[in-house]
Formats: sequence, structure tokens, C-alpha cells
Amino acid sequence: MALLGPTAAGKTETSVRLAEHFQGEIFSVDSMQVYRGMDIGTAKPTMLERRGIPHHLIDVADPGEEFSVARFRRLGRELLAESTASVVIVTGGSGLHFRALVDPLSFAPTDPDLRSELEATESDALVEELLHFDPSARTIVDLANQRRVVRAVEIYRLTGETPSSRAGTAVAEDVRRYVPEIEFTAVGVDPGGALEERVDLRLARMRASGLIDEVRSLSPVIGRNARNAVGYKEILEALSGGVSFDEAFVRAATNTKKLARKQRTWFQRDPRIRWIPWFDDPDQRLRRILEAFD
RNA sequence: GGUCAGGUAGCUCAGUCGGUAGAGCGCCGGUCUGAAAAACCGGAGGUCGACGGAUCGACGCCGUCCCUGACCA
Repeated sequence: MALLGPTAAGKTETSVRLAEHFQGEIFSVDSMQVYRGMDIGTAKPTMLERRGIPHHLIDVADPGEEFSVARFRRLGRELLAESTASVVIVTGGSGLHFRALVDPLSFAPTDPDLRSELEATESDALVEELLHFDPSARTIVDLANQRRVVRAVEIYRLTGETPSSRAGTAVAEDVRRYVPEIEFTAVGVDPGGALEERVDLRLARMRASGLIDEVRSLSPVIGRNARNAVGYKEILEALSGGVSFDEAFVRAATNTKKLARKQRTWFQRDPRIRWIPWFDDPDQRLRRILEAFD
């Protein structure tokens, strides 16, 4: 089963209670909780909060690494295959990571050298190359998005596959139709308008718990991906003297709310998620979620 | 009280020689297959401090007033 929704929706606590109820184990689908040491700012559940429930896909990479979705999928599938848990509870707010885990997404290979070569290439030239080997790529790839164009050309040079050929496969069609590879039932939770104050409150708690020190100690080793995490990027900016810590937290608050909206638009189009009405009381929330899973 | 600078989108500010306004951020919405808490796309929003004046025409010129900041008394 899956428990999804935007950040600060109380998923963590609820998922632990669900796991206790079903004797299950938790698989996190969170793009930033994968990094070791990024604890406070990612709202990673502490050992105490986990209450003995096994949590997977958390702390599986160093903050200096670039832990891609493809790696996330590979590792997640491995761990799922090995798992002996009677019930698996998938929870988190990273939509693509969720789909990578349960849906038939097949990631084409990558090559760091080729990648950096393409990234250094004039974007018009890349678009020209792309449209040359696949004229109808225009309708599939966002040509204004440099990263997408680079990736499409990279895949072509590495495998000969074009955006059209990849989009035309049966699995690609299944992905579009939300046909899962691993069956599940999913429930969505969303505090709606109450989310803003939950975010403000949570950030204040993070600050009180030492988020600034956490970021400071991570700053020498944090990598390109991890440093983009909301809360971290703003405080890193403050640490390098750009802005005050107060300002950093104000920005972190708006960016967290922005993130929540993006997470919503991602999950909202997934027809498999059943959204339940929000209850502020955790007990009531759990009860409604259990009903929904019945 | 005086001098100077300034009052333009929610915020910070652009606006060439007068032809009724733009950007970044925010806000709203969308896309999404190896950076996804990323990257990208679209949209809404302004009686240009107020009132008067000269002009075919003013955010822009002239006058008065209001507000803000700095400095001088």
C-alpha cells in the first residue's frame, strides 16, 4: 500500500502507525531523505520515531553523491525483492521516485563524459541534432528545456533509441495510462489550507533542533543534488554570507510551500490515489486512512 | 522649518528625445522516464502618490499638496 501527499502532511507519523497496525515495513519515496546526514531539514524520522519499524531507501547515499532516480529504482526494486515483510508501506512526497518504484519506468543508460560534452554544446545545435534523427521529437521532448534535450541526444547516441521509439513502446503506454508494475492501493493526504502554518511551525522546530548546525557541518561535502534541498540551499546561502539566517528561513518557508504545490500537481493526476479528507487529529486521520485501505 | 533624493504590479526596482508601462521575485496553473526538493512552459495582476495646469497627447514637463529617507538648522 502507499501513503502519498505533499510535504508536511503528517505522512511520516501516520506511516509508522500503519506499519505497526499491519506489521509492515516502510519504503520511503523521498528524493532527499536518501542522503545520510540530512536529517533535520528533510524531516527524516528519527530512530525513536520509527518505533522499531524497518525503514528502507533512507540513508542510502552520501550527500556528496548524485543519487539519481534510476539508482533509486534499481535499489528499491532490489530491496523489495529481498523483503520478507508481509505488508509494504510506500510513503513519501517525491512523485517520480514513487513511480520509478512501482511503475514500469525503464531508464536508458547514461555516460558522464558524453553528458558533460553535450551540456557544453550550444543548445540550438542539440535541438537540431535531435530533430534531425527524430523530427517528431518536437511533440515529445520539451525543446525549451535544455536538460531534456541533452538527455534525449545522450540516449540516442548511446543506444540509437529516439524519443519517438521510446514513447511508442507498450511499457511507455502503460506508464502513460498509470498501469502499475507492482500492484498497490494508494491513499493521499493533504492538509490543504492548513499546510502553510504546518510548514511554518515545522521550520521553526527544525531551526530550534539545530538545522543551521546540520547544514554547516554538511557544507564541505554536500553535492550538486543534495544542496538543492529546500532548507539546505537557503541556509547554505546564508552561511556563505549572502543573507541573514532569518531571511534564509523566510525563503525556506516559501520554497517549502512551493514544493508542496508541485507535489500536489504531480500526485493529482495519478488516478490511482484515493484522497481522503483531512483531519488534524492523528487518530482520526489514521482511522480514515485505514477505512480507505479496506 | 530648509535643502536634496524618492513615491510605478504583492515585494525590489527598470522605463532612452512626451505617444496611456516592463523585469526579477512572489502568486495562480501546467509539463515531467538517470539533477525531480531539479529543470522547463503558460497566466493573472498596475486610475505610474493626490489634485490642478500647459500640450493633439504625460509615468515623463510646470505648480500645489501628501508620504518616505538622508542631510542642514
